[in-house]
Amino acid sequence: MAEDLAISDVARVFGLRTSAIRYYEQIGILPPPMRKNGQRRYDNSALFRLAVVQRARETGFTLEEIRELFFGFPPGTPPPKRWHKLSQRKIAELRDRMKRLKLMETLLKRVENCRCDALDECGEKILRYRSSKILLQSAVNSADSRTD
Amino acid sequence: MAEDLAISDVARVFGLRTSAIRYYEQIGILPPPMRKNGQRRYDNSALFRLAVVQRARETGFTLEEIRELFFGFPPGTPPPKRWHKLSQRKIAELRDRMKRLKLMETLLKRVENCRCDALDECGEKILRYRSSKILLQSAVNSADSRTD
DNA sequence: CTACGAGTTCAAGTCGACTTTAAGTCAAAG
DNA sequence: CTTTGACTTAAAGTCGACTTGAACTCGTAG
Repeated sequence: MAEDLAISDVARVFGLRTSAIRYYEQIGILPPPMRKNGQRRYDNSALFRLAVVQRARETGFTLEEIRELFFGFPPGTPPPKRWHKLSQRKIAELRDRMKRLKLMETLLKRVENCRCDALDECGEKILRYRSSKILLQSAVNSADSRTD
Repeated sequence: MAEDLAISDVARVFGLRTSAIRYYEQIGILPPPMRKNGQRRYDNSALFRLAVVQRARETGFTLEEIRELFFGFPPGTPPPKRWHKLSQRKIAELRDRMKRLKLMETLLKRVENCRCDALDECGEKILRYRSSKILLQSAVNSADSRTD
């Protein structure tokens, strides 16, 4: 059976640069592997851990959150509880981001059918900014009360 | 009517820091305003321009893209054409990002109902990584052909 | 006159996730 | 023995969008 992959093999297998793997070790989300002649050798457990890290990254967790997953709970906290807690937060976050993206898309679609002449006017008209009118008015008022 | 807002007024009105406004000027997306005693004074056209910049930011354009909008086309290119071109790209980008977010959400929802014991096993099981098995196997093979 | 607050400049710092660079080590191949 | 190629380290660089800091100038109030 397989043992002891070199860092370049691990990198190839996971589609990472070797520098990324060393970086993960450096920030503590990968345990320091054993060495042969001073070079890192990775066994299956390390690959397993790395697979989890990578999957978590793809799923939207930051490296900081991944570290939190591993070390941010009282020892003995069951894994599902850990994953659960972080997922809760992350799902809420994703919902927010999706809302924003949808709003952006709506605005962008308006841009597709415009006929304006001036660049700023075009942008203003298309992206129709109700509140900006209010703001501009407040700018105006604020300036009125200035004396120079 | 209103003229000549100081930079702090503009900042307040748009919810920006003064440093951000200077920065926009520095990178060329806001034209240098006139000065009074060496201090910037903004007229309505500047506010208008800033409103457009800010709205474009909210809509997902980067500052680089906003600059492209203003200066990246042959002079005389009609605004709708400019906005249109950038919007096309951006909409495609947004679609991609939404897809990714949806995938993340799906994966995260799986996490919510887990009962695993080991942290890595839990992650692996939940985030069920079909391809990682293939990859691990390839890792194994690659290691088998090593001799140390 | 002095202090104050708000403005000015330019350079450097921040954040996250890495990458790049420089300088050095090591084992196998020629 | 020398070269080659892959590894090692620590430190610095990258990207975008700003922010922060240090040092300076203004006009106004007391």
